Amino acid sequence: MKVTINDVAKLAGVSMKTVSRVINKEPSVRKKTYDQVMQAVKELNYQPNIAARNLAGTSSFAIGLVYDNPNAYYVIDMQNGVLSRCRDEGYELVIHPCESNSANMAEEFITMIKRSRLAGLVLTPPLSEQQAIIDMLDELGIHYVRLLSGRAQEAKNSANNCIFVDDYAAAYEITEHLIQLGHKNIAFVLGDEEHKSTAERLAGYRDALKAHGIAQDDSLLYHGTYSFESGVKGAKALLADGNPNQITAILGGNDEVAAGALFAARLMNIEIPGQLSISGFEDSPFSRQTWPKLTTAHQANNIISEHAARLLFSKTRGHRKNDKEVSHVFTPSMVVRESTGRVTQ
Amino acid sequence: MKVTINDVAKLAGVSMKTVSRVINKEPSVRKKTYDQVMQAVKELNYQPNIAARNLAGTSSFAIGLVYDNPNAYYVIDMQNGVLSRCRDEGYELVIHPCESNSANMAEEFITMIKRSRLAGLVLTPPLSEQQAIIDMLDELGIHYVRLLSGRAQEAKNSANNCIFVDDYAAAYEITEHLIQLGHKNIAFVLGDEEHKSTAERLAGYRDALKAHGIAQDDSLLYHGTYSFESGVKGAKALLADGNPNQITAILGGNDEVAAGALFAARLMNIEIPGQLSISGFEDSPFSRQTWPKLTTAHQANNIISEHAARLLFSKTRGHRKNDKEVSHVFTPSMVVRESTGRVTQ
DNA sequence: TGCCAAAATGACAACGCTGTCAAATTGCTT
DNA sequence: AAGCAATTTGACAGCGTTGTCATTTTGGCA
Repeated sequence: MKVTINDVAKLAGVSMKTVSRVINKEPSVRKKTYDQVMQAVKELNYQPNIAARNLAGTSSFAIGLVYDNPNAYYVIDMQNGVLSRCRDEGYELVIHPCESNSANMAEEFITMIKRSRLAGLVLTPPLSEQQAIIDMLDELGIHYVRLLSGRAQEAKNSANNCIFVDDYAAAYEITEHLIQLGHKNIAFVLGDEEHKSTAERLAGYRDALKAHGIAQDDSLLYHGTYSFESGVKGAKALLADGNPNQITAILGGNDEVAAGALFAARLMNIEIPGQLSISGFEDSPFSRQTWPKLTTAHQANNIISEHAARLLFSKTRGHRKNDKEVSHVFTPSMVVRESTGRVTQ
Repeated sequence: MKVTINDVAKLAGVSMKTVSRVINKEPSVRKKTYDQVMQAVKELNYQPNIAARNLAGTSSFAIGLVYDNPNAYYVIDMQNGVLSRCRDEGYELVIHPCESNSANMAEEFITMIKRSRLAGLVLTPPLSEQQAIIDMLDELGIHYVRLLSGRAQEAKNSANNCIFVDDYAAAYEITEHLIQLGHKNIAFVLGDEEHKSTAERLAGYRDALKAHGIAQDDSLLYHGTYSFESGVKGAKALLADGNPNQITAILGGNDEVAAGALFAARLMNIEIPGQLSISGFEDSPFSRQTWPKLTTAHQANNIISEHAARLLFSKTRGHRKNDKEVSHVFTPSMVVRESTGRVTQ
């Protein structure tokens, strides 16, 4: 019933250890031997026992995905991306949702890592951006890959364990798009302050305005969070009657925020995009489930997370050095839909 | 650095095996001994090595969560519920998204189970409803708990490994709510045919109509899927000019569908709830992010899934029989929001 | 052909825990 | 106080793999 490494060894006419070498892709196995073993593996449909590998080896065959994010779409994409690589590599995925500001977070975190003796961690924002966590992991000597908001330049200088999403470029592009549609009073409902993406998107927005000679006005900024509700609140505040600016466009911190802003605009009987253009970020399903559909910046989270997992695995044993996986920058690309239009005077 | 069961044993002045008994809550340990051991465990902050336990024991310390569901909110809730129990029990959670109709699904499925030697499985719809899968698991002697759409009566007759959600009752209640608001031509955009929830919700709807002496009309049914897009399509079809019925209310198969229907109504310049009432199911965040917010039936998926995990663990070793966990029926409760209103003639 | 370093393979002891079964201890009962 | 069953504890052998180190085989070169 249960096929062990010994059965394979016997059938292939080699020692247990040689089979181990083959399945772990270690060097120093003759081609002929390799084939024999693989043949036997297939014949017996051998599945290495994860528990035994974990116990005997120096690190386990599992990685962790750590997140503190209320956005279900985001989390699922992350999971699926990482999971697909895990399957290919024969690793397990341990998901670890947590609350980054809870008192015993660090403690739970460590417990989890130690218990599972994880081979590595994929960290998503905002945890990937907390220096305390990074320091802790470094100290413990734990492999990890960070998903971060950042630009190409940063990537070059960074340690080789980061995956960047260039939110700056995305914001720049979207802002420019709005400017080219004739918008001048472009408001921005920002996401959580502690997310680096918020600062990056704001910077992109500002630089685009500057590049086109449009003066900045901080009263056009609303400091909120990455939530639908915040989008509603932000838009209401910005569009309130008393506001002296003639806002003709709103950037939402992400699609949820943008959807919220759109919602608020509708409550105020404002036509989209006739009277007001709205744009989001991320191209989550949200952006396709509003009416009109949102202009946004496409960000393939499943691919990004898969890449992160790939990078993490490249730091693990059993991987040739010629798999030269390095830090990488993903740049979201703008998707123009129906929520943005030419400004009408 | 690494604390093993031997360290604890030494400190507590007992044998390794006794420590094992304590941490596994096995009977036959004197109170005094138990306390000594627990004291040592705390003192050393001992974390049992999962891999070793898995290897030595008869089953592993991990359970699987199997799903084939595009609804991110649903999946996340399920995960979190199961995960919270896993943490309490010291188990790991292996998530297993899959495509129920893919050719090699069963194969992958088995591979996963065997590799991880899972202690059990939590199955969500629609997989939990596929007899072929149930048979396979029974044959392999694998523990599992099913999440199903069903009613109290069914629960009594069922094997003791099912958690039911009474979609029938929910649909009945919502339909009655609409009837009481004066609606007579109530349309229904149904979800995927292969989901039992679809049949259950339809039955509840039908029985409510019957109970109130309202004739049924199959032209008021739209057979779709559990997606936003389907809701859009369905509502468009139902509300098309050519339709002779004066539909005043639409039931969405779930909140996504309802949101889609709402979207479609908006495109057709139909006022909600003035001209048309719309209701969903599940009370997902969706239902709070439309305008107006959706009337729906609250279904606490995280609690439901936690209960499922609890039931599964009760079938696992190390659990007293007096933890009398049995099949359970959850009945969603209606949440009236702004998308349903009195019919205006 | 013979020699030697390099490459390939194997023997065997961990890894940290649980299951089995035997031994020691307890607490009744007489 | 002795005897006995029930309870509690412990010794020890795996579980299926990998890491270490010893051994064998290979292939190149004199």
